Amino acid sequence: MGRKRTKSGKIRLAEVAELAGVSPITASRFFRNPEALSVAKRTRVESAAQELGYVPNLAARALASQRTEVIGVLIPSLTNNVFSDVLRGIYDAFEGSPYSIQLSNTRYSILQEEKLLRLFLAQKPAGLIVTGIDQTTESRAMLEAADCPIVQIMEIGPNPVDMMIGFSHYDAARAAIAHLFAQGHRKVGFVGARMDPRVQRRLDGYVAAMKDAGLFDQRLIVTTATPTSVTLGGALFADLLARESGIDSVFCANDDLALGVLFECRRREIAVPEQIAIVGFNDLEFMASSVPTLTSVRTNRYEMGSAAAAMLIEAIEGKRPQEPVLDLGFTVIERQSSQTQRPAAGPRAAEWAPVIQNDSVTNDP
Amino acid sequence: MGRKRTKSGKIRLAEVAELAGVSPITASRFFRNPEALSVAKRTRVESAAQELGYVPNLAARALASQRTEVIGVLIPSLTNNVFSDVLRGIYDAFEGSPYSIQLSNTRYSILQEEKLLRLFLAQKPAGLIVTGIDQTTESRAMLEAADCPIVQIMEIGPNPVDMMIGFSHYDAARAAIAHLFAQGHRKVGFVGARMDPRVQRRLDGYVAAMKDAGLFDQRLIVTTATPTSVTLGGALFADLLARESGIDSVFCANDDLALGVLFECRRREIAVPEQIAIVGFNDLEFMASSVPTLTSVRTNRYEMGSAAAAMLIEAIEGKRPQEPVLDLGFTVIERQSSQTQRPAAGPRAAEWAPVIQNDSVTNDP
DNA sequence: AGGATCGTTGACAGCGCTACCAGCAACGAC
DNA sequence: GTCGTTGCTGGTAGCGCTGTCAACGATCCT
Repeated sequence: MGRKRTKSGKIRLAEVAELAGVSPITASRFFRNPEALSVAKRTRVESAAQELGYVPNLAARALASQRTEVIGVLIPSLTNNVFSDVLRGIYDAFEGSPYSIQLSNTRYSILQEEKLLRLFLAQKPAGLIVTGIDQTTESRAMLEAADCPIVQIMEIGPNPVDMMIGFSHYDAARAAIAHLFAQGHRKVGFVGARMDPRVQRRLDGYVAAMKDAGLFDQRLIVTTATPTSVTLGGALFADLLARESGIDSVFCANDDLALGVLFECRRREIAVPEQIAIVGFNDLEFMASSVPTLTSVRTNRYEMGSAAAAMLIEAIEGKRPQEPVLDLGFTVIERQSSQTQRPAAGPRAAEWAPVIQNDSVTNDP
Repeated sequence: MGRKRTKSGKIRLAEVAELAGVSPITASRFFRNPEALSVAKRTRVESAAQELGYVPNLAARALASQRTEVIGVLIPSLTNNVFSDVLRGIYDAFEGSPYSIQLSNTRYSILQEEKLLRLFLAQKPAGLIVTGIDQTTESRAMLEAADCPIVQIMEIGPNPVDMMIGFSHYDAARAAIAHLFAQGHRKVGFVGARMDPRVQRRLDGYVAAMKDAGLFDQRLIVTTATPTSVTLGGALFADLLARESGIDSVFCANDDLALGVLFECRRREIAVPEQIAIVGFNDLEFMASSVPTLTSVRTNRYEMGSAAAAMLIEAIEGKRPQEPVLDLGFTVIERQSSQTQRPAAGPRAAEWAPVIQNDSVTNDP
């Protein structure tokens, strides 16, 4: 009769064990904790598995062990460049690990997030990555009751559910405005779209900075719930100009908007930065190569994803980090669009030096 | 004793069945094929499940039924805007369905793709979406032996494994060049990065068009294996200018490169389109709002994803499409950057009309 | 020498669900 | 009246793997 096989002809653990001359449970251990086997059996099982081309049945494993190797990831948007960078960090960090990622899109809705969370938690994930700190109370309760590690990403705040990694959007916005003040600007406009919680906190930072300087004016703020785009940046800036005159600079809640503002300036023949200074947010790649180059607040998106994944893996394996909250910070990258004393050739050349960057395979842009 | 429960306190199907006063198997059927139950039992099971907050255990289901509701998706990059649009289409189309998406990144490596494919197929997915038509022979064999529907996306070609949805990159490039010819351009440069199979086919289309017109010159082509970026577009264009003079137009293999070329022109004070015409590829959002607006080849990326998902669902449910190959086509969107007779106010206004677009939630940008 | 400890191995009993087949009532065709 | 036929329901027997516990020889300690 030879080896029994399942209908589909699939190789089971039992076949591997038989070929290796060990019990199924020993073969099973080989895949979970090879060190527990004697070297002799280890090699026997290994070569048997190799020979038969054995691939474990994850469903059976999950059922028997009462846990999965699924990491749930909840993000609000698949389009936003910001999230694709974070995702890349997450996927890269999990590569080679046994964990598989289950990605879901909340579409910026905390109700949708709650629904997805319920779905995820029912499958007992090994870990969870959620975006932001603004969950519904119901979601919050579920997260706190969950018996798996959880990382909140994108921003930091009080009362982490478990672990948290991000930076202060409020402080980042304040730093951007401080830079504009340092360059002598006073009438700073704010252009924002989508207005999700993080953009809202950037706005809060802007408002606080302006109020502290005694320069706050509601009419300098233009926002919309519409999803962001370059085109929208131009349109919102046009609204701002129509409403208020004498603006000397604009802080944009993201880089797409900043690029749109730049184009709108060009269209109206407004000199940047001489007449209007522009500062964006996130420091996407194109900011360094536009004309003029655009100042932005650099955020560590890829690192946020990979660090979140790394923390999660550590925590799953029982090695919780000392410090559950990790602030990745930000950097104001000062470029031509906001520099009143426009630098000569030097800086321009420096900014142009790394023309061919991002060439690493692991970083996969 | 009341209802027995599993250690973790989870509600099992047996509990639901007990509360509903039916056998477990009847309760099971309710979730898979409600029509098979009498109306009375159906409502009883439904309210029992509701009351207990029952959520099925997917691992047990997969193990017992020997199939999963997992859709494997293999894409070469998480960063590229092109794929994020496709992914959005896929995720949106699967939303509300029982299927869950398992996404993996091949990093433009067909060997990596083969490895991932092996992994996926071992878990008997319900369906598979793979990128492109250039698989290893081993991958090809696995795909053909797979007993689930498969959709190849991003391009079309001969011999689909199963279903196929995309467009001809070769034809699209030829159309772009034809447009430049029609505008009176002759010395058309080509700028390409990453040079994956689809970019290669765009190059092939360019080469064929140039040869047909008797204008082909190897020195007009600049490519690199480096991943694409705006900065890189400028750098490659600079290379092209340094090597060859008299170029009157540039066809860029994607929009990022085109934007980089535009900035480089601005930096060098080259008038666009008067001195150099620019055509990009994909028609990303910013192409319509740059100054000047940039001509591009529009591709239906979101539709590609959603149509692939729709085809897959149909096929899984036994309704295979008549025509397994779907050509989504492309459109050359002519804008200022390639129009020799620059239009007056009219067209510009038209291009500016939909400043606030993409506002739908389902389209989630 | 006797007992304790360690490293290694195996038997058993499910995990929660569904495929398969059998059963049963109600109905109609012959 | 017998034989399907249809519609619905339930029993049995696993799916492939792992948690738990026990057993074993080898080594170590007192």
